[in-house]
Amino acid sequence: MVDDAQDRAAGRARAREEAILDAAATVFARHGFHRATIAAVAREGGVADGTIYNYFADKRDLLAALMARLGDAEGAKLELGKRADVGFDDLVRAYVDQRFAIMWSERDLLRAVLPELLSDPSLRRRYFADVVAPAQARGTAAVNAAAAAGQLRVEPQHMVRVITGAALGVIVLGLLGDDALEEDLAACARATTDLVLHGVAAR
Amino acid sequence: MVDDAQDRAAGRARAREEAILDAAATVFARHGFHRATIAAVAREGGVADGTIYNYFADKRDLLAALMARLGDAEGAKLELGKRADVGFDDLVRAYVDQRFAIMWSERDLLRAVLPELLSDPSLRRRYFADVVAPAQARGTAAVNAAAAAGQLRVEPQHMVRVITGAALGVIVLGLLGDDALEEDLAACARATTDLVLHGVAAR
Amino acid sequence: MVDDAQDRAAGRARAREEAILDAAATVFARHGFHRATIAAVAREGGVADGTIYNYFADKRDLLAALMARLGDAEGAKLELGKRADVGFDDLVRAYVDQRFAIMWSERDLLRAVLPELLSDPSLRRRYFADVVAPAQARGTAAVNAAAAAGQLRVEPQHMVRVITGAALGVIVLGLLGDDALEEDLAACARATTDLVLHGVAAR
Amino acid sequence: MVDDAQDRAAGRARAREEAILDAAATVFARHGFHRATIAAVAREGGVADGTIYNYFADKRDLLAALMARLGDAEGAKLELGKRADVGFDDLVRAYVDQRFAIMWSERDLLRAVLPELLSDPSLRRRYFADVVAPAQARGTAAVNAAAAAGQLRVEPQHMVRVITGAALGVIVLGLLGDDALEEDLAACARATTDLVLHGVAAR
DNA sequence: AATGAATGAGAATTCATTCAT
DNA sequence: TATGAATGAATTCTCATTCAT
Repeated sequence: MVDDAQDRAAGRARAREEAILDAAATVFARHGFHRATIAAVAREGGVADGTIYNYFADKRDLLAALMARLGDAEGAKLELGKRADVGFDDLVRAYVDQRFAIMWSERDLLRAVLPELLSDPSLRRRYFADVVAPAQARGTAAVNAAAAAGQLRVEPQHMVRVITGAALGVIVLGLLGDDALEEDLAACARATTDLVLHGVAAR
Repeated sequence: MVDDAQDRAAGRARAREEAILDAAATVFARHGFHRATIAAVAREGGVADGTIYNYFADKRDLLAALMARLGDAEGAKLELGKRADVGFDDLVRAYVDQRFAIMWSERDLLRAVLPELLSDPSLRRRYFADVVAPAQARGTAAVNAAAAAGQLRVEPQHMVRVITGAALGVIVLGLLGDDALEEDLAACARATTDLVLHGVAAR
Repeated sequence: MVDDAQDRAAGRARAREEAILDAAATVFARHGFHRATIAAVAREGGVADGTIYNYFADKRDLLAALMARLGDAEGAKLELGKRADVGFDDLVRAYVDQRFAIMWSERDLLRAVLPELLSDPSLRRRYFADVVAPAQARGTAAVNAAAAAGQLRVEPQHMVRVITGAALGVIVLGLLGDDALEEDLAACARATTDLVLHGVAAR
Repeated sequence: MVDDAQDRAAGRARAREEAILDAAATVFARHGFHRATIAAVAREGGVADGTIYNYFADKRDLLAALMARLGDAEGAKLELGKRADVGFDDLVRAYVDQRFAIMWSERDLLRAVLPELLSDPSLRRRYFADVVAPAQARGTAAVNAAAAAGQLRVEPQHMVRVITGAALGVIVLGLLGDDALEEDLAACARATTDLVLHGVAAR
């Protein structure tokens, strides 16, 4: 019974934490991290200003938690690497599609987090070490495994960098106002995959 | 004589404006736009706080001026479209190389400007309309012209988007902490060009 | 119990608002609105600078609140119009006495508010419409009622204007440094009433 | 010849000083002393900011000079006291008319100066000692002289205070937004004189 | 004597964070 | 634990004044 009560309390607490994070994502995305105020996050989340500090150390910690969320969301892409029976093309296609889907669905979060990642060195280092580097390592491994047979035109590391970069860059163009993403995300993803797989050269 | 004095004064003014902009680029890049203070820019630029307001309306105007600078710098890439004798491959190669060179050389500026571009809608619209859209239009025209003969796998617009995005994305990875850019920019550019031209498919 | 707590909180809030207003009246009167700083008001009121902004939108709002206070204080003069049995002389005498008493007791407030009223058009229009015009209208009505029988030398509107003006003007002389007001306010009021009632003509 | 040149230079200097003062009166009246900037005065007067400091010690000195101007303008009222053949009524009538005419014609100046007079103690003391007190003394003397024969209902000093105050007060009502002054100044002056001379009592 | 750019002290205002209830 | 008022450090921007030209 005591445990029950504790569980319920813990559950409520987790729900509240999520609510605050949702609110933070919304508000940060709306106005940018710095223009967003704790008061606005509190209002959006239906809690008092002070309550936020029961769950997060400070404003930056709120951002770090969002970053972690983004990292978790991206971690899902890993799945595909495990299936050994897919060809290289399928691998790339699946990877790019997933990147597009995830990043675009989380674009508000991305819009909130990316600017701080670019301008805060310590946050950047942490994010790169925790999220980007492992992802690239996994990608490199997958490329090595899948393409072991054939000969690659470029080093696996560069290849992963460019594929990742292409997806990221097209998404950033979307964040910058390129309406094509909004209008037909799938077409953009397909175009990216096509280029990545076969290049621009005329048929 | 009066003209002389005026010329000298105007020259001094222009030099000072440049000095302030340089300082702003440095300081904004170091700490991010919001964490950077006018006092820090003034110190860096060797002027008094108030002097900055003789040249720029407010802190945001300083950012807009930096944005314009970046736009001017990118305008230079246009050059290549004029030579009719180059093949499609050469065109792409030159374009990507230039993008890499320019964006990376201006990476401090980019690090200062991009975050605000992502989080300030009005700034974003202006930048997209003034810089990105025209560049993509020029790119599309160039692609159309150069590749009129052959058949393209993807629509020119998408092609330009992905090429532009790939370059931008790899640079952003660099801004996020990918040391490979720092270590060998040319190799990164070459890898990007290779992928863009021929795809990842094994030889 | 909850209500109790809320009541206490509301009471504390009202008390604090009053304290801030008192402090503002003191400080504004001492140095004038513009020379007065929010920091000085805060110090005088025993609160932090930021606290003032929990109660008032900005410095000007503080002034507007003082203006409203002054208007409320003056509203009290209305009392006399209600007694139908007083003669015209009694009415004027009571009116002038009240004006003197109120304005002089609130002279710090007046000294704080009047200058801004003179130099800020929007504040002026608001104050004239909210306080002065209604007061003059009530006065005109009272004059019309009380003096319906006899014939008036001057139009009621002008009469009210001059009576009001005379009281205001003598008070302003006091604000400008005329020590007579300080020394014997009642005598000044009496002299004003005498003149207003019977004129200067020798007996 | 040297003297000639010096004279011309001195004349030009005096003209410039006047131009600056005119500009200051205009600008101070428009926005109030504190909101007015030296830059605005300079622009209005067609001179450079720095030039103003060749003629006036600082911003406050500009105000003091305007105050002196106002004092000079009021000094003209003195004239009437010298004619021995006028009756008491004529004296009062002429005095009030002159006060009205002068103060209303200089109302912009008054609007600029009065607020500072009310809120700056040192300026206030100086103005009261230099302008108001002498004027009241002259008034008292004139009353004594003119009314020596008859018996006065009120002390001469109070009488002067109330007459002066009535004129000032009605003008201040005008500054506060009472349109009657704007519409028919003469009628307001007449009403004031009537009241001051004969009181409000019905005929 | 005139200019107007540079100066920097000063003030209003914001907002992350704390803490008494 | 939740609350939200109080806090005061930090920052932007203004503008009177100075001074080299």
